[in-house]
Amino acid sequence: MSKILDTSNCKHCAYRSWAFNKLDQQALEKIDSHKTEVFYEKGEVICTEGEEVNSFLYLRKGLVKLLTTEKNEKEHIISIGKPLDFIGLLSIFSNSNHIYTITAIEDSVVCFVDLEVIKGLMRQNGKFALDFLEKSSRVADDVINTRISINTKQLRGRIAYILLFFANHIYNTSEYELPISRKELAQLIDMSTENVIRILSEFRKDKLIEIEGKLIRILDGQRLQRIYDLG
Amino acid sequence: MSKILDTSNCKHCAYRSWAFNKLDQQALEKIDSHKTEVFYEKGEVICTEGEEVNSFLYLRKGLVKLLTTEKNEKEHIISIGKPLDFIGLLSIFSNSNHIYTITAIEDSVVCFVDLEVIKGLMRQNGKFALDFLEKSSRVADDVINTRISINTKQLRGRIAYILLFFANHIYNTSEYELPISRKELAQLIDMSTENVIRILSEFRKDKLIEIEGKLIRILDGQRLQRIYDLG
DNA sequence: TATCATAACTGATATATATCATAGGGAGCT
DNA sequence: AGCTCCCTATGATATATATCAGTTATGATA
Repeated sequence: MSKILDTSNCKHCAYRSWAFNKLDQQALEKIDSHKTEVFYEKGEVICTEGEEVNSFLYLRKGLVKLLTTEKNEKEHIISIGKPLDFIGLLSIFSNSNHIYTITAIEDSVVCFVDLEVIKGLMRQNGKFALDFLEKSSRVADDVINTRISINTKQLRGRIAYILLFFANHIYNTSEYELPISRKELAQLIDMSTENVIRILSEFRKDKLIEIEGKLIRILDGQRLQRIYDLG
Repeated sequence: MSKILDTSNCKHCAYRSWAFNKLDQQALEKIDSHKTEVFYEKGEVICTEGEEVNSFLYLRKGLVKLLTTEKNEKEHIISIGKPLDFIGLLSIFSNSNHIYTITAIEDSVVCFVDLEVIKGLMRQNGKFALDFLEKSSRVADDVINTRISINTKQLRGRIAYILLFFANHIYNTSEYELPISRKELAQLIDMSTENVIRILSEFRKDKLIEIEGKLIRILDGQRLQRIYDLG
């Protein structure tokens, strides 16, 4: 079950020195007094598509997925959020309701800061606002570029991409526990579950990776990269 | 050929009252004195992938395409920019070099404002910065959502989407001149040129549209919408 | 006007990918 | 223990889409 955490340790939060480095002591204290830190177990929903947005939220620990449900009922995973990511993406500034559902795919800690407080600080402090704009732009660009490069590649290239993504951007190691099922992988890189499984098996037979359930061990990252590059 | 225009008519620019409505007279004059307005003929390149970013740019008249060239040499169109769009997208804030090439697909007028001037105004004026963040967030969201919904649909749905896109979002009429070739349509909605042509022909045979070269006349928008919705 | 290049188009075929069918394995539940 | 559900897995088949080949328009240029 999710539970609200004691927030007395905010002063040493890495996020603070990253995203809030343009704020003075007084502003930081204001944020501290308008925030809540919540622990979520793997699988729990953090916020739901359609819900009113009233917090700015960032991930302190764990891993989350952003997903959307199209009219045709199929779930699509937009992106994976990692610690220090501003997981609501930009939509919380343009939209009064969440356009994505966010779910913990590992035990996670999320900070909720009152959105009006953040906006108020931005209005007062243009440097903070600009700094935030620059940082969040990078996130938005990443999502766009990732979508394009996934969709212009065929299945082997997509699987190569996602394996390297977890190795290089999430876990920083060539051996890791996949945080999501094969079905979710499929939703993330736009392919059928069966083909995700099939191509993982091919890669195993080709000695590119080893698989033990959710455990992935990358044996030949360079060749994987080449498969991705070639499409 | 492109040519620099006289900019004496800035005071009545629609963009100004849209994007710059949080700025005072002095700030507006500063922008005026650091901007250049340039006319581009259809087909001319406005900025190139890799080039250094030193301007904030918005479209006053015409229509442009944003494209990127993947490693595999294929061009992909990211989005179509229309008047009042902030055509550099967010990347100009996160990246010191352009990540897209922008080309006029109709005779166009583009305003270049010194980016440092804009950033300076944002630092001074948090309300302006936040307002801009909210507006540009919407653009980024649109691009992301469009990419996802295109890629989760099959060919007929994609063609239906793009036909309705030009009708509803660009020209606001059910009869219009397509500003791009079939090949460019294909690059925009991720399919082969032949299939773009084929499905346009199917739609013509099905009495959904009429086609005369680049002229499109939508006969049954509701049915097109249904084709899009169903995928 | 003739010529060339490129775009639009169509049919036939190959390929990529999804879907269907089936089965074993593991987790949670009674 | 047995049951049920979902995940993983694999093969066979159907379908969607791209590619290849060839034809007809269209527009630019000399």
